[in-house]
Amino acid sequence: MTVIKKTELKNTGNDVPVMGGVDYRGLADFRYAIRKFLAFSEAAAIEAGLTAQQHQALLTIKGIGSEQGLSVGDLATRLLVKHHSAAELAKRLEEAGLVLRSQDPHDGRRVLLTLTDESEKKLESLSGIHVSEIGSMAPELAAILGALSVRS
Amino acid sequence: MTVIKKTELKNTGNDVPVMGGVDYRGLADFRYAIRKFLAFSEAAAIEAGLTAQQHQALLTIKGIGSEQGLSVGDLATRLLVKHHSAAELAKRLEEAGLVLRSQDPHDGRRVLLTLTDESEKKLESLSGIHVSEIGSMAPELAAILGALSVRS
DNA sequence: AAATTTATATCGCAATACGATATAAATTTG
DNA sequence: CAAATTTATATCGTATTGCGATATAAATTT
Repeated sequence: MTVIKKTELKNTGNDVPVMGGVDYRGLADFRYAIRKFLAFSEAAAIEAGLTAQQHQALLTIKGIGSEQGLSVGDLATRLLVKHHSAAELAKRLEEAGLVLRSQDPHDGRRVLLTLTDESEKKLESLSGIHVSEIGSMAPELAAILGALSVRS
Repeated sequence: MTVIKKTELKNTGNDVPVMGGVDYRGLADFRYAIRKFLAFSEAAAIEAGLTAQQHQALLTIKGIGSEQGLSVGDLATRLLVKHHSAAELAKRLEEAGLVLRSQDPHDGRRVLLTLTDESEKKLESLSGIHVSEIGSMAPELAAILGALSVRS
Protein backbone atom coordinates (compact mmCIF):
# COMPACT_ATOMS: atom_id res chain seq x y z
CA MET A 1 0.00 0.00 0.00
CA THR A 2 1.73 3.12 -1.25
CA VAL A 3 1.21 6.16 0.89
CA ILE A 4 1.86 9.51 -0.71
CA LYS A 5 2.02 12.78 1.16
CA LYS A 6 -1.28 14.59 0.81
CA THR A 7 0.45 17.81 -0.09
CA GLU A 8 1.62 16.17 -3.26
CA LEU A 9 -1.76 15.04 -4.49
CA LYS A 10 -4.15 17.57 -3.15
CA ASN A 11 -7.21 17.84 -5.35
CA THR A 12 -7.60 21.47 -6.26
CA GLY A 13 -10.05 20.94 -9.07
CA ASN A 14 -11.22 18.15 -11.27
CA ASP A 15 -7.79 16.64 -11.58
CA VAL A 16 -7.48 12.93 -11.85
CA PRO A 17 -5.85 11.71 -8.66
CA VAL A 18 -2.29 10.48 -8.69
CA MET A 19 -2.05 6.83 -9.62
CA GLY A 20 -2.04 4.59 -6.59
CA GLY A 21 -3.53 7.26 -4.36
CA VAL A 22 -6.97 6.93 -2.85
CA ASP A 23 -9.56 8.89 -4.78
CA TYR A 24 -11.04 10.79 -1.85
CA ARG A 25 -12.60 13.33 -4.15
CA GLY A 26 -14.37 10.64 -6.14
CA LEU A 27 -15.65 8.95 -3.01
CA ALA A 28 -16.85 12.28 -1.64
CA ASP A 29 -18.60 13.01 -4.92
CA PHE A 30 -20.30 9.64 -4.82
CA ARG A 31 -21.62 10.36 -1.34
CA TYR A 32 -22.76 13.76 -2.40
CA ALA A 33 -24.68 12.27 -5.32
CA ILE A 34 -26.41 9.81 -3.00
CA ARG A 35 -27.24 12.53 -0.52
CA LYS A 36 -28.62 14.76 -3.24
CA PHE A 37 -30.85 12.00 -4.48
CA LEU A 38 -32.08 11.17 -1.00
CA ALA A 39 -32.69 14.84 -0.22
CA PHE A 40 -34.63 15.26 -3.44
CA SER A 41 -36.62 12.16 -2.65
CA GLU A 42 -37.41 13.16 0.90
CA ALA A 43 -38.57 16.59 -0.22
CA ALA A 44 -40.86 14.98 -2.80
CA ALA A 45 -42.24 12.59 -0.20
CA ILE A 46 -42.88 15.39 2.30
CA GLU A 47 -44.58 17.34 -0.47
CA ALA A 48 -46.90 14.36 -0.93
CA GLY A 49 -47.58 14.19 2.79
CA LEU A 50 -45.31 11.22 3.50
CA THR A 51 -42.10 10.74 5.40
CA ALA A 52 -39.13 9.35 3.48
CA GLN A 53 -39.48 6.05 5.32
CA GLN A 54 -43.16 5.76 4.59
CA HIS A 55 -42.55 6.42 0.92
CA GLN A 56 -39.87 3.77 0.71
CA ALA A 57 -42.02 1.28 2.55
CA LEU A 58 -44.87 1.87 0.13
CA LEU A 59 -42.54 1.45 -2.82
CA THR A 60 -41.19 -1.78 -1.38
CA ILE A 61 -44.65 -3.19 -0.73
CA LYS A 62 -45.72 -2.30 -4.24
CA GLY A 63 -42.52 -3.27 -6.04
CA ILE A 64 -41.61 -6.43 -4.17
CA GLY A 65 -44.84 -7.71 -2.65
CA SER A 66 -47.21 -10.12 -4.31
CA GLU A 67 -50.85 -9.53 -5.05
CA GLN A 68 -51.60 -10.47 -1.45
CA GLY A 69 -49.15 -7.95 -0.06
CA LEU A 70 -45.77 -8.01 1.63
CA SER A 71 -45.07 -9.33 5.11
CA VAL A 72 -43.60 -7.16 7.84
CA GLY A 73 -40.55 -9.39 7.94
CA ASP A 74 -39.94 -9.14 4.22
CA LEU A 75 -40.32 -5.39 4.46
CA ALA A 76 -37.66 -5.37 7.17
CA THR A 77 -35.34 -7.48 5.03
CA ARG A 78 -35.67 -5.16 2.06
CA LEU A 79 -35.32 -1.97 4.07
CA LEU A 80 -32.39 -3.47 5.97
CA VAL A 81 -33.87 -2.61 9.34
CA LYS A 82 -34.71 -4.85 12.29
CA HIS A 83 -38.01 -6.67 12.23
CA HIS A 84 -39.48 -4.67 15.04
CA SER A 85 -38.51 -1.43 13.34
CA ALA A 86 -40.51 -2.56 10.32
CA ALA A 87 -43.40 -3.45 12.63
CA GLU A 88 -43.35 0.06 14.06
CA LEU A 89 -43.22 1.53 10.58
CA ALA A 90 -46.16 -0.64 9.53
CA LYS A 91 -48.12 0.57 12.54
CA ARG A 92 -47.49 4.19 11.63
CA LEU A 93 -48.46 3.52 8.02
CA GLU A 94 -51.73 1.95 9.08
CA GLU A 95 -52.50 4.80 11.45
CA ALA A 96 -51.93 7.20 8.56
CA GLY A 97 -54.29 5.24 6.37
CA LEU A 98 -51.54 4.32 3.94
CA VAL A 99 -51.56 0.54 4.28
CA LEU A 100 -53.96 -2.22 5.19
CA ARG A 101 -52.87 -5.10 7.37
CA SER A 102 -54.24 -8.58 6.86
CA GLN A 103 -53.33 -11.87 8.35
CA ASP A 104 -51.62 -14.28 5.99
CA PRO A 105 -54.17 -17.09 5.42
CA HIS A 106 -51.35 -19.61 5.13
CA ASP A 107 -49.49 -18.51 8.26
CA GLY A 108 -51.36 -16.81 11.06
CA ARG A 109 -48.25 -15.21 12.47
CA ARG A 110 -47.56 -13.16 9.39
CA VAL A 111 -49.13 -9.81 8.66
CA LEU A 112 -49.45 -8.82 5.02
CA LEU A 113 -49.33 -5.17 4.03
CA THR A 114 -51.10 -3.73 1.01
CA LEU A 115 -51.53 -0.17 -0.22
CA THR A 116 -54.74 1.79 0.11
CA ASP A 117 -56.22 3.68 -2.85
CA GLU A 118 -54.81 6.86 -1.42
CA SER A 119 -51.27 5.61 -1.02
CA GLU A 120 -51.47 3.90 -4.39
CA LYS A 121 -52.11 7.26 -6.00
CA LYS A 122 -49.42 9.01 -4.04
CA LEU A 123 -46.88 6.35 -4.87
CA GLU A 124 -47.69 6.45 -8.56
CA SER A 125 -47.19 10.19 -8.64
CA LEU A 126 -43.99 10.06 -6.61
CA SER A 127 -42.63 7.23 -8.73
CA GLY A 128 -43.03 9.21 -11.92
CA ILE A 129 -41.13 12.09 -10.42
CA HIS A 130 -38.41 9.76 -9.23
CA VAL A 131 -37.94 8.04 -12.57
CA SER A 132 -37.39 11.47 -14.11
CA GLU A 133 -34.93 12.52 -11.45
CA ILE A 134 -33.00 9.29 -11.70
CA GLY A 135 -32.88 9.73 -15.46
CA SER A 136 -31.31 13.16 -14.94
CA MET A 137 -28.75 12.08 -12.44
CA ALA A 138 -27.80 8.78 -14.05
CA PRO A 139 -25.08 10.15 -16.37
CA GLU A 140 -23.34 11.99 -13.56
CA LEU A 141 -23.58 8.99 -11.28
CA ALA A 142 -22.25 6.71 -13.98
CA ALA A 143 -19.30 9.04 -14.50
CA ILE A 144 -18.48 9.03 -10.80
CA LEU A 145 -18.75 5.26 -10.62
CA GLY A 146 -16.61 4.88 -13.71
CA ALA A 147 -13.89 7.13 -12.36
CA LEU A 148 -13.86 5.24 -9.07
CA SER A 149 -13.78 1.84 -10.72
CA VAL A 150 -10.95 2.53 -13.15
CA ARG A 151 -8.16 2.60 -10.63
CA SER A 152 -9.24 0.01 -8.16
CA MET B 1 -50.97 9.35 -18.10
CA THR B 2 -51.94 5.76 -18.78
CA VAL B 3 -53.04 3.83 -15.76
CA ILE B 4 -53.11 0.09 -16.03
CA LYS B 5 -54.70 -2.17 -13.48
CA LYS B 6 -52.02 -3.58 -11.23
CA THR B 7 -53.40 -7.06 -11.64
CA GLU B 8 -52.39 -6.89 -15.25
CA LEU B 9 -48.80 -5.92 -14.71
CA LYS B 10 -47.86 -7.50 -11.44
CA ASN B 11 -44.21 -8.32 -11.29
CA THR B 12 -43.94 -11.93 -10.42
CA GLY B 13 -40.29 -12.29 -11.30
CA ASN B 14 -37.68 -10.47 -13.29
CA ASP B 15 -40.07 -9.57 -16.05
CA VAL B 16 -39.66 -6.28 -17.78
CA PRO B 17 -42.61 -4.12 -16.77
CA VAL B 18 -45.39 -3.44 -19.23
CA MET B 19 -44.61 -0.49 -21.47
CA GLY B 20 -45.98 2.75 -20.13
CA GLY B 21 -46.38 1.39 -16.60
CA VAL B 22 -44.34 2.67 -13.70
CA ASP B 23 -41.36 0.46 -12.96
CA TYR B 24 -41.96 0.03 -9.25
CA ARG B 25 -39.71 -2.97 -9.14
CA GLY B 26 -36.84 -1.06 -10.67
CA LEU B 27 -37.31 1.83 -8.29
CA ALA B 28 -37.45 -0.56 -5.34
CA ASP B 29 -34.29 -2.27 -6.55
CA PHE B 30 -32.53 1.07 -6.82
CA ARG B 31 -33.44 1.89 -3.24
CA TYR B 32 -32.32 -1.49 -2.09
CA ALA B 33 -28.95 -1.01 -3.78
CA ILE B 34 -28.50 2.33 -2.04
CA ARG B 35 -29.51 0.87 1.31
CA LYS B 36 -27.14 -2.05 0.88
CA PHE B 37 -24.29 0.29 0.16
CA LEU B 38 -25.09 2.53 3.10
CA ALA B 39 -25.45 -0.46 5.40
CA PHE B 40 -22.13 -1.84 4.24
CA SER B 41 -20.54 1.55 4.73
CA GLU B 42 -21.97 2.08 8.19
CA ALA B 43 -20.80 -1.35 9.30
CA ALA B 44 -17.30 -0.59 8.04
CA ALA B 45 -17.30 2.77 9.82
CA ILE B 46 -18.48 1.23 13.10
CA GLU B 47 -15.79 -1.41 12.72
CA ALA B 48 -13.27 1.42 12.52
CA GLY B 49 -14.74 3.08 15.61
CA LEU B 50 -16.64 5.79 13.74
CA THR B 51 -20.27 6.58 13.20
CA ALA B 52 -21.49 6.77 9.61
CA GLN B 53 -21.83 10.53 9.90
CA GLN B 54 -18.35 10.96 11.29
CA HIS B 55 -16.92 8.88 8.47
CA GLN B 56 -18.69 10.91 5.83
CA ALA B 57 -17.64 14.15 7.44
CA LEU B 58 -14.01 13.03 7.43
CA LEU B 59 -14.28 12.01 3.79
CA THR B 60 -15.78 15.37 2.88
CA ILE B 61 -13.11 17.31 4.75
CA LYS B 62 -10.40 15.30 3.06
CA GLY B 63 -11.95 15.10 -0.39
CA ILE B 64 -13.35 18.61 -0.72
CA GLY B 65 -11.36 20.72 1.68
CA SER B 66 -8.20 22.60 0.85
CA GLU B 67 -4.85 22.25 2.52
CA GLN B 68 -6.11 24.55 5.27
CA GLY B 69 -9.20 22.46 5.91
CA LEU B 70 -12.91 22.76 5.25
CA SER B 71 -15.21 25.23 6.96
CA VAL B 72 -18.19 24.10 9.02
CA GLY B 73 -20.50 25.82 6.57
CA ASP B 74 -18.99 24.09 3.55
CA LEU B 75 -19.27 20.79 5.38
CA ALA B 76 -22.96 21.48 5.93
CA THR B 77 -23.44 22.31 2.26
CA ARG B 78 -21.81 19.12 1.13
CA LEU B 79 -23.60 16.92 3.66
CA LEU B 80 -26.88 18.66 2.88
CA VAL B 81 -27.60 19.35 6.54
CA LYS B 82 -28.26 22.62 8.31
CA HIS B 83 -25.29 24.65 9.41
CA HIS B 84 -25.86 24.05 13.07
CA SER B 85 -26.11 20.31 12.50
CA ALA B 86 -22.67 20.46 10.93
CA ALA B 87 -21.46 22.50 13.87
CA GLU B 88 -22.68 19.81 16.26
CA LEU B 89 -21.07 17.13 14.15
CA ALA B 90 -17.81 19.07 14.17
CA LYS B 91 -17.99 19.35 17.94
CA ARG B 92 -18.43 15.59 18.31
CA LEU B 93 -15.60 14.97 15.89
CA GLU B 94 -13.29 17.21 17.87
CA GLU B 95 -14.29 15.57 21.15
CA ALA B 96 -13.49 12.21 19.60
CA GLY B 97 -10.06 13.43 18.53
CA LEU B 98 -10.90 13.04 14.86
CA VAL B 99 -10.61 16.63 13.68
CA LEU B 100 -8.80 19.80 14.62
CA ARG B 101 -10.53 23.15 14.55
CA SER B 102 -8.70 26.29 13.60
CA GLN B 103 -9.86 29.76 12.95
CA ASP B 104 -9.67 30.87 9.33
CA PRO B 105 -6.90 33.52 9.26
CA HIS B 106 -8.77 35.39 6.54
CA ASP B 107 -12.17 35.34 8.25
CA GLY B 108 -12.37 35.09 12.00
CA ARG B 109 -15.93 33.79 11.91
CA ARG B 110 -15.05 30.65 10.04
CA VAL B 111 -13.75 27.49 11.64
CA LEU B 112 -11.63 25.25 9.49
CA LEU B 113 -11.62 21.50 10.09
CA THR B 114 -8.67 19.26 9.37
CA LEU B 115 -8.09 15.57 10.05
CA THR B 116 -5.85 14.29 12.80
CA ASP B 117 -3.24 11.62 12.15
CA GLU B 118 -5.58 9.05 13.66
CA SER B 119 -8.56 9.94 11.52
CA GLU B 120 -6.35 10.24 8.47
CA LYS B 121 -5.33 6.63 8.93
CA LYS B 122 -8.84 5.44 9.56
CA LEU B 123 -10.16 7.25 6.54
CA GLU B 124 -7.47 5.86 4.28
CA SER B 125 -8.29 2.33 5.36
CA LEU B 126 -12.03 2.85 5.05
CA SER B 127 -11.65 4.47 1.67
CA GLY B 128 -9.80 1.49 0.25
CA ILE B 129 -12.55 -0.81 1.44
CA HIS B 130 -15.16 1.45 -0.07
CA VAL B 131 -13.51 1.70 -3.46
CA SER B 132 -13.52 -2.10 -3.60
CA GLU B 133 -17.13 -2.35 -2.59
CA ILE B 134 -18.20 0.29 -5.07
CA GLY B 135 -16.30 -1.58 -7.75
CA SER B 136 -18.28 -4.72 -6.92
CA MET B 137 -21.65 -3.08 -6.88
CA ALA B 138 -21.14 -0.77 -9.86
CA PRO B 139 -22.28 -3.24 -12.56
CA GLU B 140 -25.49 -4.06 -10.73
CA LEU B 141 -26.18 -0.43 -10.05
CA ALA B 142 -25.52 0.48 -13.66
CA ALA B 143 -27.96 -2.21 -14.78
CA ILE B 144 -30.67 -0.90 -12.49
CA LEU B 145 -30.08 2.67 -13.63
CA GLY B 146 -30.11 1.57 -17.25
CA ALA B 147 -33.38 -0.29 -16.89
CA LEU B 148 -34.97 2.70 -15.19
CA SER B 149 -33.70 5.16 -17.74
CA VAL B 150 -34.79 3.23 -20.85
CA ARG B 151 -38.51 3.88 -20.52
CA SER B 152 -38.62 7.33 -19.07
C1' DA C 1 -19.90 54.13 13.95
C1' DA C 2 -24.29 51.89 13.49
C1' DA C 3 -26.90 48.54 11.03
C1' DT C 4 -26.93 44.49 8.47
C1' DT C 5 -25.27 40.21 6.97
C1' DT C 6 -22.70 36.00 7.51
C1' DA C 7 -20.65 32.05 10.22
C1' DT C 8 -20.81 29.30 14.00
C1' DA C 9 -22.68 27.64 18.46
C1' DT C 10 -26.26 26.30 22.06
C1' DC C 11 -30.72 24.57 23.72
C1' DG C 12 -34.85 22.00 23.82
C1' DC C 13 -37.60 19.03 20.95
C1' DA C 14 -39.20 15.42 17.81
C1' DA C 15 -38.54 11.47 15.01
C1' DT C 16 -36.97 6.96 14.58
C1' DA C 17 -34.13 2.83 14.90
C1' DC C 18 -32.49 -0.14 18.33
C1' DG C 19 -32.03 -3.74 22.34
C1' DA C 20 -34.61 -6.19 25.44
C1' DT C 21 -38.66 -8.37 26.09
C1' DA C 22 -43.36 -10.30 25.22
C1' DT C 23 -47.00 -12.80 22.72
C1' DA C 24 -48.78 -15.91 19.52
C1' DA C 25 -48.65 -19.14 15.81
C1' DA C 26 -46.17 -22.83 13.46
C1' DT C 27 -42.92 -26.54 13.51
C1' DT C 28 -40.17 -30.03 15.54
C1' DT C 29 -39.47 -33.58 18.76
C1' DG C 30 -39.80 -37.05 22.28
C1' DC D 1 -50.02 -35.77 20.09
C1' DA D 2 -48.40 -32.73 23.68
C1' DA D 3 -44.24 -30.25 25.02
C1' DA D 4 -40.36 -27.70 23.44
C1' DT D 5 -38.44 -24.90 20.07
C1' DT D 6 -38.49 -21.76 16.39
C1' DT D 7 -40.45 -18.05 13.74
C1' DA D 8 -43.16 -13.67 13.10
C1' DT D 9 -44.82 -9.67 14.94
C1' DA D 10 -45.54 -6.23 18.67
C1' DT D 11 -44.41 -3.20 22.77
C1' DC D 12 -41.50 -0.40 25.80
C1' DG D 13 -37.84 2.43 27.18
C1' DT D 14 -33.58 4.47 25.41
C1' DA D 15 -30.11 6.80 22.58
C1' DT D 16 -28.79 9.22 18.58
C1' DT D 17 -29.25 12.93 15.66
C1' DG D 18 -31.11 16.57 12.84
C1' DC D 19 -33.99 20.52 13.28
C1' DG D 20 -36.14 25.23 14.69
C1' DA D 21 -35.39 28.95 17.51
C1' DT D 22 -32.17 31.65 19.39
C1' DA D 23 -27.56 33.61 20.62
C1' DT D 24 -22.89 35.36 19.80
C1' DA D 25 -19.28 37.21 17.22
C1' DA D 26 -16.92 38.72 13.17
C1' DA D 27 -17.22 40.93 8.65
C1' DT D 28 -19.45 44.02 5.49
C1' DT D 29 -22.37 47.76 4.22
C1' DT D 30 -24.40 52.17 4.92
